[in-house]
Amino acid sequence: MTRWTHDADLSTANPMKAEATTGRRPGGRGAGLTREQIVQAAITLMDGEGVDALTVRGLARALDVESAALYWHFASKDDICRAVVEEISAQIRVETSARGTPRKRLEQHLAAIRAHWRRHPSALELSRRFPPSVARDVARAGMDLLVALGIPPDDALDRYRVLSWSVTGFVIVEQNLARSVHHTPAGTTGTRWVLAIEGSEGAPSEFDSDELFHTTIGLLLDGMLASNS
Amino acid sequence: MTRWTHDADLSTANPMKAEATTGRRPGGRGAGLTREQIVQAAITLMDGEGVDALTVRGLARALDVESAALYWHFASKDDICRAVVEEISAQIRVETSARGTPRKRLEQHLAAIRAHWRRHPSALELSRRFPPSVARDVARAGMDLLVALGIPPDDALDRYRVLSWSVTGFVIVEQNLARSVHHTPAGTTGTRWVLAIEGSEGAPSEFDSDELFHTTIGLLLDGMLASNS
DNA sequence: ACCTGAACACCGTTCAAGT
DNA sequence: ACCTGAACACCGTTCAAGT
Repeated sequence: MTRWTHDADLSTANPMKAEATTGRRPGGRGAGLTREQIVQAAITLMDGEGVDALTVRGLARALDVESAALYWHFASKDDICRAVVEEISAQIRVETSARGTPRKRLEQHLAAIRAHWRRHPSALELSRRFPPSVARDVARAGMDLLVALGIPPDDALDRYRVLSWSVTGFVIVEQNLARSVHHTPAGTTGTRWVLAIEGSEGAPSEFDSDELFHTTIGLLLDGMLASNS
Repeated sequence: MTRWTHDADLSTANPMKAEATTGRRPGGRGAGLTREQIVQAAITLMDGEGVDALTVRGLARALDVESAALYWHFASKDDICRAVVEEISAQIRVETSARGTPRKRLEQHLAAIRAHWRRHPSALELSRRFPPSVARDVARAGMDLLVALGIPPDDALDRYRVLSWSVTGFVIVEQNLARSVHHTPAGTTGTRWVLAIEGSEGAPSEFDSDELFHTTIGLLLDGMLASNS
């Protein structure tokens, strides 16, 4: 509802030197808040109680300050959310083992990205409203693997974009499953689902999202290699 | 925050016979609201002013009733949203021309699904929290095309699931682009984007989401045909 | 410079009371 | 059966005032 311009308001916030200027110890009341503390508290709150629990008032309570205090460090709640998503997405690590075929390593690379977002479902939810910037080193690593696979370097960026979008989209759809009235979880892995059929005919179909992910990526890579030869 | 059980509360709402019992004309004050009217008003409000404008109070104002009145017809705002998404997703039409190769027709089928959600961005946004049921006839048509393409009937469901997830995920990621600080629209088609690069090196990369969609689907189908031969 | 206290304009939801 | 009026417990945000 209230619209604010990104850059302008950000510059009003002074991030770093709270502790140096106030000289109060962190953690207590009047503790010299920092942006980092606020983001960290937001993540803990969000991971613990879900994204709906991430309110300005609740966050302030967790930090033992008044809610208005947060507005000195951040321009708005949206600004906080953006920082949270940026922080989580910066934590993506895709160290793939140097051994194995390029294809296997690329599959691991993409699986690692999916796994990261599955570990942070609340951040994934926030990422819809506040899309993060792609970590550059992650993209670089993925493109290198594509080249190692035999993709012409000029096509690598385009191909990686396809893969990246597919993974992101997949994880989002996968997360939505938990909210779906038509899907119910099955088994203990957290990846098996049964799809309720409303009509009378046909058995309820069951599937595993792990397998679905694997075949999706497999088909894309097969397609890339087929059209490349 | 308030959790309610789906089936139980739905049954308390009496959908149809408002007009018959009250005998008042629709449209004016005390107009014998129906669920359909409420859903329709919600869609118009949402399409016109965005999903954030879809509030219980605003919806009531548009219908010229008090907000509490809506709670006789629906159990909660979530319940309204679910009905809205269900309605929009039921409107998907994928009449593909009978002419053309199976592959071309399948591509049109999937493109039609993407186009439908692009026409209803607010509903797409809602669909994340309230995933709709897949229209059965749409899935049937798609699977038939896969069989016509040469996919064994036993694999058709699984393959179509891959395609369906990919399209849904793609459209969601595509929609997020508009909110991204790192992407800015280019051109007049609404599908061209330039990706801002924060470092100094490298030219800003540009791409067209139409093309990206086409190659993604193309690669998946190539992969299916390659692994099938 | 950094934070409090109090206010403002909103939310979704409930419920007695009307007709 | 269907809707109003008023209340309740929340939101995000602003701003003078404190230190």
